[in-house]
Amino acid sequence: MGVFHTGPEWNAYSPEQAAEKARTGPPMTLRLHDGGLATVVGDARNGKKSLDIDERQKLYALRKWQARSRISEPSDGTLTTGLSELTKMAATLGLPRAANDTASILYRRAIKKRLIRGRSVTNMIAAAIYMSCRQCGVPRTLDEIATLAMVDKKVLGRSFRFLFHSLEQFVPPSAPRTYAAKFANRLNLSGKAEGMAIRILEKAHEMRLTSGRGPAGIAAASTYIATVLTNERKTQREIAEIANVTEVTIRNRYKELLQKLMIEVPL
DNA sequence: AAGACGAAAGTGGTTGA
DNA sequence: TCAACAACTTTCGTCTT
Repeated sequence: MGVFHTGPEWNAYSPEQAAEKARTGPPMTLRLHDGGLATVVGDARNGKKSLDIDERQKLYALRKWQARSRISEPSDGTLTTGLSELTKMAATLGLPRAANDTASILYRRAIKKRLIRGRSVTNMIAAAIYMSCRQCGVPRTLDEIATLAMVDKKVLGRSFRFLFHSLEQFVPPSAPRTYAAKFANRLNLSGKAEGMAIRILEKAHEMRLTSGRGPAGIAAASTYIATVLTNERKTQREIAEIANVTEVTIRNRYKELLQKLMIEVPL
């Protein structure tokens, strides 16, 4: 089965990294509400030292007309403020460009379909961002986004599901391996340990051990196993903290994985 | 003393009659 | 609309290192 990798070729596991890795600068197309398509009419001095009054007035009128036309349709105002709020939110979440752009597209489509009527703009934006993260394989949980965007988790979940159903959009469930990579990074594990955690996850996936389980829990468990096997031991508590699951959950997944995958751990 | 283990009861969300 | 259900949490007592 082909899974499209629509995300960036790099991953950001923290806001700082995203800032480092993101290639910024023009063209900013999707983030400007008119896609940067509008021709900007310069001011009246434009090259020449002076223009006669007639030309000046023509240019002035043109500029005025154009300024108005850029924010013309009634829905366009919410689009503009929405997109700038979206970009702000994406920045505090440390999202890579691709995720930001994808979220913009989703938000635009939501507006076109009149889905934001009577709903909280902030919430719909957060939902679009969450959706885009899953689409781009960026490891951000619903909780993380809810916390950082300062919206209620329950409402965000509802908004997301609403978007998910309304825009008929293919959104893969978030893959545990992206979380494993994130955890390994935050725990300063070696590449060897990280690779091992990911291999464990792939094995687990083959054996259908992952469906129905929270991705973060499984990823945390395989990360824990990897630290034991490579002698880079971290406590369950440390990992639990980073993964935002409890030690008990790690233990439960860990027990299953050891048993089903027949991994031997040193005593 | 700190970490790992696991039983038992509780929480919030999904599902299906 | 409600009850059953699964995943996960909280709490806490007991082993292990």
